[in-house]
Amino acid sequence: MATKIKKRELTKQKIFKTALGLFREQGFTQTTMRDIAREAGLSLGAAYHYFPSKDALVMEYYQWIQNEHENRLSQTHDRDPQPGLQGRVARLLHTKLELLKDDHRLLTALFRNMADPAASLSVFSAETGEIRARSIAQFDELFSDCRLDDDVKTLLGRAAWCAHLCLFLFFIHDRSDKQARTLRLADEIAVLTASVVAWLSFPLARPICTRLVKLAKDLGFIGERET
Amino acid sequence: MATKIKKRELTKQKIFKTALGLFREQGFTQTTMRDIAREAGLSLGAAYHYFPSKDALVMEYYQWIQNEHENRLSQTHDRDPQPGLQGRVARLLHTKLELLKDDHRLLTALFRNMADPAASLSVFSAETGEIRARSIAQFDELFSDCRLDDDVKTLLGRAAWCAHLCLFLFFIHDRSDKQARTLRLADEIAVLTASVVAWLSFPLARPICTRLVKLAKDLGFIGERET
DNA sequence: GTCTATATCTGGATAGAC
DNA sequence: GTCTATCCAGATATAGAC
Repeated sequence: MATKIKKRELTKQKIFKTALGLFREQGFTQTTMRDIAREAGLSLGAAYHYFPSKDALVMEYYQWIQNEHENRLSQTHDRDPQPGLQGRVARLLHTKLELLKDDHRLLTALFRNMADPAASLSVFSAETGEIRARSIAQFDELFSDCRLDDDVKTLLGRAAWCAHLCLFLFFIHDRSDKQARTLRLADEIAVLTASVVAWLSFPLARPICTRLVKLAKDLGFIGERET
Repeated sequence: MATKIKKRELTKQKIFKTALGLFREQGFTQTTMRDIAREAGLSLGAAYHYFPSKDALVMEYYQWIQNEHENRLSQTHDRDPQPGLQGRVARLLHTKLELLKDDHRLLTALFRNMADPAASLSVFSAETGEIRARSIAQFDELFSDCRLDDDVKTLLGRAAWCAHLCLFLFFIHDRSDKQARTLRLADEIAVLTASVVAWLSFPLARPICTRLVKLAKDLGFIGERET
């Protein structure tokens, strides 16, 4: 009976991989569920049996990316345990960019629901809550050893996560050779992050910190709810 | 023959207004072209004759919003010609929020293409270039009398325009009473903008300015191309 | 439980007759 | 310029093979 579970998982993987390939080749909207089913050697019904919607494939992709990124990040972590804040930010962003470098069109499919509060496939939705939490946790960890209030750290984690969304929005539109511009932006974000932390660590910056934390709480940016 | 043009324009307006109403009532995706045609008293084909796609209706909306916002802004301008930078930013954002206050779902339809470089209906597309230029010009005007380099002003205009996109992304997800949170954020953006300009006006901030301008040019953020 | 085959529905978009 | 008929694709449903 272990083989049965295996088989199910195998078929599912097959559909998923086929879909990914087609999405990468010809884009998300251009690829039909019929294409995917045919290419995977299954009937349309079977494809829908495993993935109840086309969006479900993107959801799976989102999940897969997060897993893969966590793995890769921990691998590079072993090589250079403490490169300083700027280096850690750059590493986090670069590993993710490397992972997604051929997936402009898939990211487009993922980001298309960003502004739809009703969409389950949105980086802000309840359904993606667990993935989002893990992603934000990666950013939180960047600031874990900073000498700052917990609230400020939480805010920084969220802010950095948002910045990373913007980075990927930029990436999607970036047509420069080897995404040179996106890499440049990532590096600059790393520098900026380190600078901001340095500034906020000054005693003089206290009032600014409390003001920002207050704002973030009022907006629900940190605290009960996000977005 | 003037009446013919009139009639065409009238029918077009009729479809547009009907569509807007339905989009506001039941959302963009929930509203079908068949709904719109029926409600407007036309056949499906006729509706498509005037608007080649459902997106074209949103494009018309985008255009309409920009026109209306320019009008309203110039009206409030007459009442209080020079309220200072912070006040001007707040006014620009508030008038637009007021204009769009019932249009969460329409904005969702507009923003859904933001991450699709191939979509003509994207705030970054070539097709929306003219509207975008006019919108950015409104932000550029905010900084026209600041004592800063032209490049820095251009950058500030773009940055403020991007911030306003983020504001509207926040707005779309904002479920607080009367969008209190969005208004709070708008005010904070106004304060922040004024602070940033004040800081950048210090002679000490020169290196930062040149660095930021350099970055923006490298990214194509200002100069030949945007995004 | 896994899968095929097929029919059907819905809604965006198009073609062609009038 | 308007309508009907049609296509296409996402999604659902059903009946049955293994």
